[in-house]
Amino acid sequence: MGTLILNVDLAADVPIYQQIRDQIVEAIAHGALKDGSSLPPTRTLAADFGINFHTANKAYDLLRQEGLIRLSRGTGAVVTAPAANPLPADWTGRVRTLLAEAVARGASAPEVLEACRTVLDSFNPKQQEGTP
Amino acid sequence: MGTLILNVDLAADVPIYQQIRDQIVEAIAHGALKDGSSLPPTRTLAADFGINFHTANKAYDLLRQEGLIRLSRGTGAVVTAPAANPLPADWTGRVRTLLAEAVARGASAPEVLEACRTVLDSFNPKQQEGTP
Amino acid sequence: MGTLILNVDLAADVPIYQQIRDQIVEAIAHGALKDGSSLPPTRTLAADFGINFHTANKAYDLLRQEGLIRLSRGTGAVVTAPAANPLPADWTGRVRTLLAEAVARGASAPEVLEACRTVLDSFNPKQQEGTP
Amino acid sequence: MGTLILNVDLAADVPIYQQIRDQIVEAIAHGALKDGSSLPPTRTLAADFGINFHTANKAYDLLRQEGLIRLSRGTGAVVTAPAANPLPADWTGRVRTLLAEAVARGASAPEVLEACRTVLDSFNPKQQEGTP
DNA sequence: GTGGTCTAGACCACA
DNA sequence: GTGGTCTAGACCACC
Repeated sequence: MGTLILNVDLAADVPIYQQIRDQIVEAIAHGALKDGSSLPPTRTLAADFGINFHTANKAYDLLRQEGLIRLSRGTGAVVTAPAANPLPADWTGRVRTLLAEAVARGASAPEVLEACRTVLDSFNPKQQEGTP
Repeated sequence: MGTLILNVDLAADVPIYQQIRDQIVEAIAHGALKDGSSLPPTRTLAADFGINFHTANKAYDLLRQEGLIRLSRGTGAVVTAPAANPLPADWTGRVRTLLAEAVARGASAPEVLEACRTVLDSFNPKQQEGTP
Repeated sequence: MGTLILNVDLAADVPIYQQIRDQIVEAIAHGALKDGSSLPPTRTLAADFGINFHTANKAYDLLRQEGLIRLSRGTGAVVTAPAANPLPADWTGRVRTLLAEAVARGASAPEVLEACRTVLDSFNPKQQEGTP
Repeated sequence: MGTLILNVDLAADVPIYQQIRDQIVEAIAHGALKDGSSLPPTRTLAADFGINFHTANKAYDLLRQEGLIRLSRGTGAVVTAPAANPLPADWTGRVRTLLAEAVARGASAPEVLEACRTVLDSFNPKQQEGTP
């Protein structure tokens, strides 16, 4: 528990560094990675997945550019507080494109909204507080 | 009314063929393009935007692969019924990644959900304020 | 005239990609590179200076992140309009550190200011308009 | 009054030893540290900020190489006279790069010069409004 | 033909 | 021991 679980698919059409970036973002959203959490060293991560360390490096650099992690030579990669970061300008546009795809295929608005709600709920770190 | 308005930004970092595909998808979701609507010939479209014919072609081919349009030599590109197309397998995953990005940056779940709702509402073609 | 002149020192302690970035920034400030100007292809530039194309690539990527150039796969690197880009937040801090170094070494404030003025004048693209 | 105030940000992307060096340089420019002023022992400084002793050491060594302080075993680190130090050869070049960055982003020359003037004024320790 | 991605391995800077 | 830089060469995506 608390260990970072990544799943890299080398055959996928989405770049490996993007997959790593995406999953770390999800881990932060999920609460599995909190402010101050350390990420595995790039070379360790690369070795674990049988990829080149430059690829892992690029994923970390992307996250650094987005302000989600902080990189220092001696201390490694550390998650930074998720609070002060505003949404990027094109975020709504990307959401629009993605949701349009569902609607264009015949999904109803409530249906799509429900899917979004389910995804968001899955990020909620509070696991059923009412189970006595 | 009903004319397709595309807006291609050659300076954007998203590929041109993707921009065309995205906007056609949004037009379908919006109702501006309905089942049976004709799309402009690729050569016309390419000429209009000063882009390569192959680029326009690629956008249409993408849409054909997604099952959203039908291409035939004589009749050109025609939008197909949106009801028959199931969501692609990775759609939820892409939504998950996109919403995670917002949450990781500190947005609250209701806030994100509201953004989705606004986007979905903007697709609704029926502004049926007076249908009792 | 109008050709981009770069000067790369492989023995310097400042990274090569930074040298390239700096000189392109100066060329833009100078007016030698204007909005819409094309930059040499990364591989060509790399070959010209006997460096690896990845190093040239990194310089271009830096400039892209700063919003000073635009990269597209087919069309190469193009300078973007210098107008809408706000100064980065830490710019004043960097100026402060640099000017403090001069003052700490005994330079007077007017002396330092004059040096700045000289540098800024050298960027001025208007070359002595009074030579008939 | 006269006590040296340092502000080390371990999260910043600029190296810690550089931050220390920069702030001491600014303190000298400011007049907070004068010729003959003693600097805190590196071990004290390291302990105060919870940083490695070698890191503090490196900052002092940098300043010694620049001729701004003098190190001796018994007396510790002492600021040396600011009048005797010429500007380093690359100083103008660094100013040029930094000011070019502002101009390339659309700032006007007077605007940039004014920023420099403001910074230089902030170094002026004599607010001698009443010395006739 | 352009930039982008990935791999492989060396050496350096920082803590 | 961490991340950063540079090199070298392969293959892919876009126009």
